[in-house]
Amino acid sequence: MRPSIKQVAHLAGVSIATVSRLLNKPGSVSAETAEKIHRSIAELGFRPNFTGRNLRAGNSRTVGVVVPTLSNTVFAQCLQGIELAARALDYSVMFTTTEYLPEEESAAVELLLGHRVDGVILTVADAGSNATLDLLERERIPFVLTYNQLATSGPTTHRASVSVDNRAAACDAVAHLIGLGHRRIQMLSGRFNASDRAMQRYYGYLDAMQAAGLAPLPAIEVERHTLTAATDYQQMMADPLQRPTALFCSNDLLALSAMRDLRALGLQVPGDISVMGFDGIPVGALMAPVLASVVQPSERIGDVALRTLVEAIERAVPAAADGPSSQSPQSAQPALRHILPHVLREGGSVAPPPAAHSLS
Amino acid sequence: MRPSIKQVAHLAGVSIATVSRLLNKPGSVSAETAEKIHRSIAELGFRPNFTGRNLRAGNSRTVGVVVPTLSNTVFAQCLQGIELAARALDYSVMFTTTEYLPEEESAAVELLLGHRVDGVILTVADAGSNATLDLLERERIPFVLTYNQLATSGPTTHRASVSVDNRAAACDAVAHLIGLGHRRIQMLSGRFNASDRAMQRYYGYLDAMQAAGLAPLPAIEVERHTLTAATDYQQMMADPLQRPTALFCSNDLLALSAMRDLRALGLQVPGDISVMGFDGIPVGALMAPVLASVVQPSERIGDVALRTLVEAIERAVPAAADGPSSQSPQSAQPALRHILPHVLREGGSVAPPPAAHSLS
DNA sequence: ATGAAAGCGCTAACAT
DNA sequence: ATGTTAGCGCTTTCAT
Repeated sequence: MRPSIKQVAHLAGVSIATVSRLLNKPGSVSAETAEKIHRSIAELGFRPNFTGRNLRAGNSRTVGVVVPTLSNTVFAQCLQGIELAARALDYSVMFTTTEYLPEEESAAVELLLGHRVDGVILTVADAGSNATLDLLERERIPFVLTYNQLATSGPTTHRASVSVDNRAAACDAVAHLIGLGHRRIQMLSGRFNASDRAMQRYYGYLDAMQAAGLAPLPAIEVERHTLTAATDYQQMMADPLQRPTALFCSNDLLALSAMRDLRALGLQVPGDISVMGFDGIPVGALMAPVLASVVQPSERIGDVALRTLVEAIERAVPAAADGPSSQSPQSAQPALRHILPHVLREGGSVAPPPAAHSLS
Repeated sequence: MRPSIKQVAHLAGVSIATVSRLLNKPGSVSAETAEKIHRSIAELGFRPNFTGRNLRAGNSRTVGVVVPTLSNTVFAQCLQGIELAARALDYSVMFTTTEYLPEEESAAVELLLGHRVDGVILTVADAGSNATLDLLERERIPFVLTYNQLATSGPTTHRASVSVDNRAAACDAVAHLIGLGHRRIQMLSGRFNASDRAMQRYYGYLDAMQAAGLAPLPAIEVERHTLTAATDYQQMMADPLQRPTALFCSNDLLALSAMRDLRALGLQVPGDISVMGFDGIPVGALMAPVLASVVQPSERIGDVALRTLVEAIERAVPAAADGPSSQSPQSAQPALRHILPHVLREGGSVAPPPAAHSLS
């Protein structure tokens, strides 16, 4: 076994309490005792065991993170933002993936709760009605949603989320296409039941179309990265009369896949058809043409989520030395539903519709 | 406080030992007692506390992961592979980032060791001489390197690593360019002191050039994603006579940035200059032209690394019920230096050199 | 099959 | 300023 506080105490000829004190508030130990202890620590290569500390303290200074996948850059960036902020605040990160399977969400959270994480950051398939979130709430574990955007009203307004305004952002994107002269705009989306964001973005599409007096089309839902399997998509693209002049995709990976498939069909982007994405993944800006997209600040989403979570955690366990004149034991809840600004990235993948269409 | 094994025992009218037994080997508890306990567990919503278990058992069934960044898809995919495999083997993952700063490596590992992870998977700046790895070894914590490729001989051959053969892979890539008729090939690389892989890939470049009797050029080292700052690069590209006909980049993000910059300079890829990457990030295959690259199986690297690590962990703490006739207490070390196969992805970013050059 | 009790490493009263 | 001690949740002898 590795050296414990006990061996250190023994070697330094003091009690374990003194060693513990030195580790926690060094001020309360005399200089020469501290000196002796430090030497023993160095000699033994002692490293405090968080497990012991956590068991005793009842908290772990660890947060759990649950995301659908790391294959999508968006979540990787978010996790990056979480980790950076966590390190700055002296928290550790334990993380899991769900592969977009709702049933994995609860298993993932169960595991994290077993480790006694102090809080959880997650992106779920559907935040609207979600047994996992209910569990977290019942167990009084602070949690913050990322990308999931909670409703403004309803029974869950007290929950925390960090996202862009998906509906408004999608509306902006589609309005941009309309402004360019597009009339026939098709939305391509990931499965709605795996992503409530996708649904919100479709509503944004509807908003923009209706505001312009255009006839919205039903969204085409596709499995991720496999457009070729969507036969309605294939048919639509094959017929020049039926074909939309612009595609609005619910995420950038989908947009990129769509562009690849369009090329395979012999179609030019944006010459024959424009493509707009959503997410604003960094590589999109390196390509030619640049992928037009709605840029979400993914790393910031992670950063804000972590800070919000830590705030909630430390509010739940009020800081010890708070003085008797502490203002309010149940201080007012800070803002919970964080809506971060999105930016429309214009890019060469979008242009006015081909002449034949703009005349019609 | 959350319900503990104690409350469960009390409610079920048994001792805590019996509850513990039911949780660990259910066979040793009578059916009716089990029934009672299960009811109590359900009623209280009891969930075993890993902290207590870990403290007692001296292991955590948790592995630590240290990667430079998650902004590079390569590491995100690797982490994805690690997490998947970990979940399959019932391990949890705690992870940290170093931002490519060698000094962060030791801090990250210190933190993980504080949490008493059972082992560590890491990608370091330089695996050749690395204080953090020495520490891990001194503390007898199993670890596996990813992407870092250990030397075949030397003082560290007993260490474990999972990677492609960087030098051979780079050589293949450059040989491919040479086969296409390129003579003047420039390597663009991330900082060697932040990535020993980059250095190994440069050696591969040298191998290929020398094998073809061509004059190798010194590599141009650039900060990640900011080619514009490299003045020697700018100068070289501006002069049509000095300009190479092909660029070999030590990673795909660099290759993509380079292509963007070349476009800004008015150069065509591959018309004026070919660009070859390294990593084989998935988006590279979605672009037009497709980014030619050396594909590393990043997710598999993570998968293999985790399985190798777990093997080492469970070898260190030999399984309890092993029987007295256990073959060898110190069984022979399995293969440690995993070299996974790479694949050369041909793509439109690479073509024969422009006519003027191929004549020379 | 079950219980009693010790102890993993640590912190926080409570003494002194 | 320092020591003594109880106990966080759990597993595991050792009895019964």
